[in-house]
Amino acid sequence: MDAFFAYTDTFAKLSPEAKDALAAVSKCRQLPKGEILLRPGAVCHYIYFIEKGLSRTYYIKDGKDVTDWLSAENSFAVSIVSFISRQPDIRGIELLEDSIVWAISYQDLEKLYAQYHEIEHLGRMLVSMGIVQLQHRFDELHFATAQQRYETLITAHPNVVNRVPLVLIASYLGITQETLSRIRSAHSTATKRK
Amino acid sequence: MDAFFAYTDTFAKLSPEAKDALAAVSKCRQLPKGEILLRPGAVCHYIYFIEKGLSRTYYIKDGKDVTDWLSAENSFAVSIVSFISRQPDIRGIELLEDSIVWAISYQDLEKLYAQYHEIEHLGRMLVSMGIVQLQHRFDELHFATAQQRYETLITAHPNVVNRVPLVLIASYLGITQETLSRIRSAHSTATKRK
DNA sequence: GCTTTTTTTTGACAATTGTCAAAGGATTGC
DNA sequence: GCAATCCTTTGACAATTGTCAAAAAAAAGC
Repeated sequence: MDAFFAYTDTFAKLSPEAKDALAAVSKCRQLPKGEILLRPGAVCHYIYFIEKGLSRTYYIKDGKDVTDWLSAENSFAVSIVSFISRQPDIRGIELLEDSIVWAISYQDLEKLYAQYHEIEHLGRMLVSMGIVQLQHRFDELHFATAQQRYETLITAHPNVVNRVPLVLIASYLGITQETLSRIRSAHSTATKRK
Repeated sequence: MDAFFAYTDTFAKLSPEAKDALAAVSKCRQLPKGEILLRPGAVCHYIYFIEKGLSRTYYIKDGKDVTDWLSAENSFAVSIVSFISRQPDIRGIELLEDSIVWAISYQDLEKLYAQYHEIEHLGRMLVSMGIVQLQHRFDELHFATAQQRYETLITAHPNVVNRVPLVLIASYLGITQETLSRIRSAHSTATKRK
């Protein structure tokens, strides 16, 4: 759990007791690429902290695979709407690389929230970080061209882009793989020219 | 504060003491249409609960006015990224109707969060609701056509659509007012035909 | 190393949406 | 009631992005 607490310490430090309580309900799992963390259509009962590796949250819309979110090291993978609302959701989660993840169940987390004010505080901070991230992602989609979105992404997360097939990046950006391919070729000639 | 607590009670009931503490830091303001609740470029120090009326959160992107969010009765108006991160943001908030709002400052809220576990719980629930709403809005933008987005909106919030100039609805949906106008005329002939 | 599969690129064309300009309508303020 | 302002619609055309089909390139499996 070192990586987990190193991360959470940056915005909410916990007492040793609270850390112990959290550690006690966290299960570490080492899983291969391709593993399904959440089946599409199911209720999301776990939140996963990615210590090593990479996952994607996705869903099928009109027969097409849409990548909704990518989670690399030191971030969380969860179907957030399902996890919060306790309702099934079309979103699924799968691993794109061999990974080491920490899983915490909704029920265990709720118990800890009720029991430890400081863990509830951590939870509030985590959701708050989440909403800030989602808002940034939303803003990009709202009124930026496909090219602007791609450039923002490679600037902000170059490592993730290079670890993931472009088809997934395309749907993450809300465009087709063909359009992304064209943006990239235009972009690379523009870069070379300099 | 009756409307406020009637709303929050639906997902987090507070003790009388906690309600009193919250009420003590909440300021009620009756303000006219056009009033600026938050200046663009400033840090958002207040979260507003709309008891009556309507507000919009907006920003200027490439010289164009973009409506980011609409808040009607029994919902919150806030520049969420700025409020959480304590950084200035391009977003501003203005009233679209004469309104009655309750304002709570960030500092007061933080104090109450630290003081009352149950208010921190309420805060976590509020952000959680917020992230669910934002995710739904995001999903629509991600892979739906302009027409699908418009139809979802009039189905989900017909009252808001009718109270707001279409220019604002258009940018809320991520399209131009001309496109929205065309969608509407196509839509109304389609509806009449039935 | 070679085959198979997956991923990425390219081409031709279609659909959607945006841009610019102008004209109607509706509302507001006096 | 009328002028001024704001809001909405319409038209012509351009730009962006999507769709379908196929080829090229890269990666994976044996």
